Amino acid sequence: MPDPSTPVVTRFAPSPTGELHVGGARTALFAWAYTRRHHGTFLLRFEDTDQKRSSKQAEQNILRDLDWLGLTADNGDDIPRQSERLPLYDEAVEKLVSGGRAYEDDGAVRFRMDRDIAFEDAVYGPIAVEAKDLEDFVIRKADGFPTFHLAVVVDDADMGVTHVIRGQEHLTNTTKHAALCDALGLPRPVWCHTPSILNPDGSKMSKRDKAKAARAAAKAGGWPSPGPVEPPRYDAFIAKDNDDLDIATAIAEANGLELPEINVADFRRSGYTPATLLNYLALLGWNPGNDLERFDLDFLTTHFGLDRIGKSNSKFDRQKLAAFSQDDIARMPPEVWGQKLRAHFDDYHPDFTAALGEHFDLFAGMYQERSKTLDDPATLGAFFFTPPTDYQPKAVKKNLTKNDGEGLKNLAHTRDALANHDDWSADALHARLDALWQELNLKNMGGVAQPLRVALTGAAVSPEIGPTLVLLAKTETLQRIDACLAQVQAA
RNA sequence: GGCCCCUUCGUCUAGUCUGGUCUAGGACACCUGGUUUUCAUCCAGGCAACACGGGUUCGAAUCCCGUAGGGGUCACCA
Repeated sequence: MPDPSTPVVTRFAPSPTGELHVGGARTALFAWAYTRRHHGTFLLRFEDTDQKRSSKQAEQNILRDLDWLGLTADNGDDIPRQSERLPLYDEAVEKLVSGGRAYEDDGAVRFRMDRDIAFEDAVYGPIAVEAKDLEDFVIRKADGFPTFHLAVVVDDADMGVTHVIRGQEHLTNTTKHAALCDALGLPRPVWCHTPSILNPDGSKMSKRDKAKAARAAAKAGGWPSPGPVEPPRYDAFIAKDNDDLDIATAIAEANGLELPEINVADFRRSGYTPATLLNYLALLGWNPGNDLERFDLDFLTTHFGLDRIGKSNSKFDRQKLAAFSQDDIARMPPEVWGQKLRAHFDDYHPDFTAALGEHFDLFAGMYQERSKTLDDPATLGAFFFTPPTDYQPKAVKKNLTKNDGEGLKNLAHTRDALANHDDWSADALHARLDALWQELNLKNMGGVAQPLRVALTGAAVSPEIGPTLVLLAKTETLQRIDACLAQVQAA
């Protein structure tokens, strides 16, 4: 155990074999928050001892996502890679071999697990395993690379890491690490294992889930082979012989399916802000000890502690995340919402931004209070650029054809009123329609607004009618009303 | 299967260490009602949990033992 007076040093040590997963993000968050709370140092390290699966691209992506989250490491550009530190591990291996604690085996080197091991975990408490339940394990592979177990122990000691905060899947491995520390004469760090994040069905949240969801969609859709994928690979995918992401994506597109968000980048694309994601993630397994749920990184910086991390796994609830997100969006000053929405649209919906042109702020304003994510306006507002081709039967009946076509008559009146109306501003349009329903002796504004919504959107839902008309512009508005009148009357 | 770990509303959880104030609190979801030109928002209310069985005790969600269920790990992956 490190001296309590020594400064805290933590690290986040992903293996660069893929995108940053939300589970990894939470681990990084916990380590980051703990470090900031104790004015320590938060380090990043790449565990690339698996030569085949590691890539520089993955490193870049992880860096990009950590940066987006705002979990910046203190070692900047000086990020250790295990592949570049081989002599350090060789030295440790030699020491263990010459001390009789490790031995050669088929070109690899194995460590002897011949004693009882006990350690204290900051979350799970005391853990003890007897020697008879332990097996010797490889510390250096035949390719000369250390295994993860040796590398972590050597690196953590070399980097002065005092607290190892990582996923619970390493809890059992920790007996190996403790034994290695002892045999090497290295100080044991404080180990802190965090519970896992699960899918709603209780399975572990993983990249595989995308392939699973795509397979289910393909099955439901009658297994149509999506165009861009060559049949042999597609068949292999369906047979679960591969989980290739590009196939999953192609299937999702062909079936209009959203693949489940798993990686930080997925949530970013879905339109969650880092603040919302981090808040939700922090609460998954940690809480401040009272009813407070909404907080930011500054709060964690002053309140986060290892002692309040729970022991049981938790299921990832997207609805609660969405609720947090909607709430965060609702509370943003309008100009902040506008900026964030624009940045998101620039990245993911550039055509939409271009089409909105000068009306972007108006558009942003009308969707702030009805969006759960930065991406919602793109789907909710899609009707602005694609006129309805058919009209929802229920909406038509309720708002147009019922009572002898009362709605259709009102829609025709509305068309005339708008055609003769020149001030195409939201306020003026609202005032005109407000006057119209009274002229027509209707019960309320719905009498004119609802038929109009059906004509403009194909369904009975839209934001406020004034701004909606402004965005659509006069010509398009009248065209859609005429098209609706013609199509519904003909039917 | 061996070993390790976990178990409070459907979900995330407070409460467990320091038994009584817990007829178990909050949040998301869900349901009902209200406001609203639709949707969303907002407001009011409601449903809903101590996995099970033994013990200890005047008293147990809280302590002990067992059972069941779940997760992890047993790779020259991390």
